[in-house]
Amino acid sequence: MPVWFNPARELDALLRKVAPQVAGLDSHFDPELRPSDPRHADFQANGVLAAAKRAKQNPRALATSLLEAVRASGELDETLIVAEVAGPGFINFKLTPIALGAWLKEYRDESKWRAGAAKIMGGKKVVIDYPSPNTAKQMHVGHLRPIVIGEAVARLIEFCGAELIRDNHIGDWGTNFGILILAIRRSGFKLDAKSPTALEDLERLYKEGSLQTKADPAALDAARAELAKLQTGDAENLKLWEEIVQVSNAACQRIYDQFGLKSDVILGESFYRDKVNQVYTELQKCGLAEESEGALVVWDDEEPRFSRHAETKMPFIVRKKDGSSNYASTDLATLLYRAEHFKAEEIVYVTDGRQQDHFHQLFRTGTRWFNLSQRKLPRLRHVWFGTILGEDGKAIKTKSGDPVRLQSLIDEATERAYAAVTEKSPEFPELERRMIAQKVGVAALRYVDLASNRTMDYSFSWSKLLAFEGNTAPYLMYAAVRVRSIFRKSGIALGQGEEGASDLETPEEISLARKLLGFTAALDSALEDLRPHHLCTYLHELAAAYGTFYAVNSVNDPTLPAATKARRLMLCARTCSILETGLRLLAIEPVERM
RNA sequence: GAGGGGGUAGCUCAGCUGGAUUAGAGCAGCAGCCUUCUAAGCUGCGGGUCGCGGGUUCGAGUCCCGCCCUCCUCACCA
Repeated sequence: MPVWFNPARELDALLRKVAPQVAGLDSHFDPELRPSDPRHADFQANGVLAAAKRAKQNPRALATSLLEAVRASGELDETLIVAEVAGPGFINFKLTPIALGAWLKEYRDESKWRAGAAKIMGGKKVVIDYPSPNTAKQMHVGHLRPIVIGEAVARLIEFCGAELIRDNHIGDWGTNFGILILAIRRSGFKLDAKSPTALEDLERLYKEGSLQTKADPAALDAARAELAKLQTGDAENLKLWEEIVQVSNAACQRIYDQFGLKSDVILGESFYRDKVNQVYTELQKCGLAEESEGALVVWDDEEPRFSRHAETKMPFIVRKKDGSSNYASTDLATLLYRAEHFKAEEIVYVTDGRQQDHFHQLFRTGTRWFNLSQRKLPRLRHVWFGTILGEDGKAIKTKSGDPVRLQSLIDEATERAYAAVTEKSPEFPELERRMIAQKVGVAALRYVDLASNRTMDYSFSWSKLLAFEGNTAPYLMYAAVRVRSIFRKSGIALGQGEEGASDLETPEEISLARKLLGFTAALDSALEDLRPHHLCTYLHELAAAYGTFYAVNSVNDPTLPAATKARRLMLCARTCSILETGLRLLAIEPVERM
């Protein structure tokens, strides 16, 4: 019997296969196979309870018959998987230590897991849109989430075998630029892209301009007019715009470098400036778009909220009344470009949750447009995330005063990590301590953001983002480092020394092995809704199981029988590989020692 | 008003398509554990009427209905 990569899937198939042979069950029987509380079993089938009710049979008796049919099929090797009827009518399946050991021997490295996961996306062409910042000012904590979540989601998709294009769709063609240009005009400021303070200058000017437009509707109109001029090709505004974009992009790039973020293409809104006209004409030709109060809008009468009859009108405005484009225009043009130029079969947008209405409208309009023009629509997914709140419970960007800059956050994290590594390992060379600190610091920030469900809001807090203990990135990295240390001490390479490993014995060995087998399930759930926190939860549990094992089961004890040492080395090697693979999927770079 | 988040331990959060007489982590608190593989760690203790009220059924934090609280969005910002 081959070693099942995914025992739950195989058991599910087996139960479905034999079900028709049992009186009261048929080919539609769903075993409802679930992972179990480890105190009971590894997996359990709950489906008999529902089936027994439908067939008006005693659930325990039915479960017993089903189990007998499974045994009669001869396809369940009970030296590997022990099955029994339990409770009101569950069927429990427990992997024996022999089975756990066999799995660990068979599925030993990343290439095996990757091969298994690759079937999920199977070479599908996917475009992912992140982090797509839209302001010409310094990045602050509010910019953390699209970077961190976007990168993790991208890596998960890639791991599953997609052909992925990372597109940084920067917001460089909107009213924020009108505001900036106006502010620069009014202040008479001479922008110099090469000046070291260029970014700070822009930031200050934007803030001034923004205050003005909020206080004075006329100023907002003036800003819009500057944008309209820019969009119609005004040479002066275009020159100014180029300089602003240059300064802004350079600043963003410095942050991206520290987060290890690389885009395949950077096609911002401005890239589509000559592609929006096609959107206007096509939408009108299809009869989707019409004039309303001077703007070009799309009504969606199928959806009450976006219907022309809605109480609160919420049309999808694709062209403003002054003729300028907005994000609806450029997003539609972008959708078309990604479908035609990149042949995208799926597009993933990673943005703030406050844009959900926009994406609903975009997706619905896009669907109608593509249908009417006989185009094939890619699968569209909006991976949205909650807001980082300030201490006042309000979104960080609306907070009065300056939000914490992303760079100061990185610096502080790195500094604290440096202090920690210097305290714990003063013997490491200075340079190495600096490198470790950089990795650990950024990892800690990332992990906090990834560890909770992305749809949740959370409040900014230095102590939370810079924690190095408990369920944090340093804890996971530390677990991997302790494994590596064992191999270093015993002078063998990771993955070596496993020959002649005996069957798992101690409770700590067994529960660690069970956790290791849970990796694929964790990947599945993280991928399903593109929620990286499932992977974080799993990695933390794995590291904790290793911690328990590590404290009680020594590996390099010279009195240990060779076969025992071999099996423990195997557990260590698998733990290290899965931890490091998992961390890399979160874009956290593991270290050798810390 | 419409749509969408959220309400689970003092705090921050898990809890996947309902499942097993004790609802889980981490932090904070208390008590232990380093002459032996990195103590950024391990072990133990205390701590919860899962917002409220009904309902569905063998079984509900999870599903349905009603209500309360809170955050976000709602015509030319992105």
